[in-house]
Amino acid sequence: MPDEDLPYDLESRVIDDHHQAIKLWLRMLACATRVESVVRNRLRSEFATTLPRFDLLAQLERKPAGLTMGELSQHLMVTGGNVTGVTDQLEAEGMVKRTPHPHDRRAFSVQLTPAGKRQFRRMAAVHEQWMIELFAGWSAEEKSQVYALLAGLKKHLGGIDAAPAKRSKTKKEMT
Amino acid sequence: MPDEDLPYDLESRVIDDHHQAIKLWLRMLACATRVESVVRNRLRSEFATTLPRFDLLAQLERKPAGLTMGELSQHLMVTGGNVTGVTDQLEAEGMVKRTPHPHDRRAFSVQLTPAGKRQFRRMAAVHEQWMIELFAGWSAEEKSQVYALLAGLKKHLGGIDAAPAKRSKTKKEMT
DNA sequence: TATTGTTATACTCTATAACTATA
DNA sequence: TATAGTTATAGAGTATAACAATA
Repeated sequence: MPDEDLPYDLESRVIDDHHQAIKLWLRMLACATRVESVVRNRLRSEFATTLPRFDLLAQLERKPAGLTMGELSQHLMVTGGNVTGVTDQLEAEGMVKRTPHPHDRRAFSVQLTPAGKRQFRRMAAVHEQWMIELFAGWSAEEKSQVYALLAGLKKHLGGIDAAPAKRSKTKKEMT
Repeated sequence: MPDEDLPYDLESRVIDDHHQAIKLWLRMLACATRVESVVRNRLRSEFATTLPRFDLLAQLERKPAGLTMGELSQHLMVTGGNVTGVTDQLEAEGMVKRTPHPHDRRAFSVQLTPAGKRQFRRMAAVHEQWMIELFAGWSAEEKSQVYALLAGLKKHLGGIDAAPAKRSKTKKEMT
């Protein structure tokens, strides 16, 4: 329900004397959550699937040779238990299959089935149209501009620890 | 654990022939999820609280006269049941209080307690430092630039329905 | 012993729907 | 009858930890 309209939104959580960075973040978050929420809703209503499942398929589509559960865990940035669950669902739907790993009998190579590949490509095409629609608020030039700016932010964020930076623990201290 | 490093990340889910909008979205999502995850982790480890609780306090801080549960629900863009739960927690912690609404005996006016106000201000000050740290990848000018660009995107997104736009339902049809 | 993957469990976040008490 | 708030339930999404099989 709070999805249908945005009379108020996350950005309204600004405090009175707000710093530039906070304002920027709240606006960015409002946009990102809105886009993500639209995508989740549409994946559910149009394709009866979820974002994690879609993401896992996208990973496999790029690697026809398949990926192990551990590799999927790394790429998707979630823990192994989750990958098992999502893979179970997709396997039950006939979208992916676990095949024995050639060199390691503990591991699997997870691959798209032909049906899974077809279905993913259908979804990816529609997904791309959604993206075009959602970002139509920006011209091609503006999109490039933000894309370039985000590269810098992303690089910076990569160097930030989830723990506060007060006296940042060095890797050596973390033994 | 996948929080600690980003060797791979959401952006790696790009498909081979990717449109500009998709690339942009994946990069934006990677940044937004990273920032949000850092904030959630730090709120938990530093203040033993969560983002929804922090957001609710932020709403109340701006309205010393208090807000009803329904108003909180609108501002926070979540359903009523959630607001009840979060408010229950904060009330148990002594951060907020429900007082009878002057004109409607069904409703409450939720307000910060003095202790809640002090604690929130402490958290807000630290939160602002986190934002400054996280967005230090951009100069003040770049921040302004993105902030302005996001205004346009946000406005555009406000007009987009969560349901696919194929043949967009008009409000009249939604009777 | 270390690693791959699974299982079991739990917690956060959110939505829906039935319910109550007022209005 | 409609509205404010609560309760109960469900499901997505994620993490942790104990475990089995294999390396």
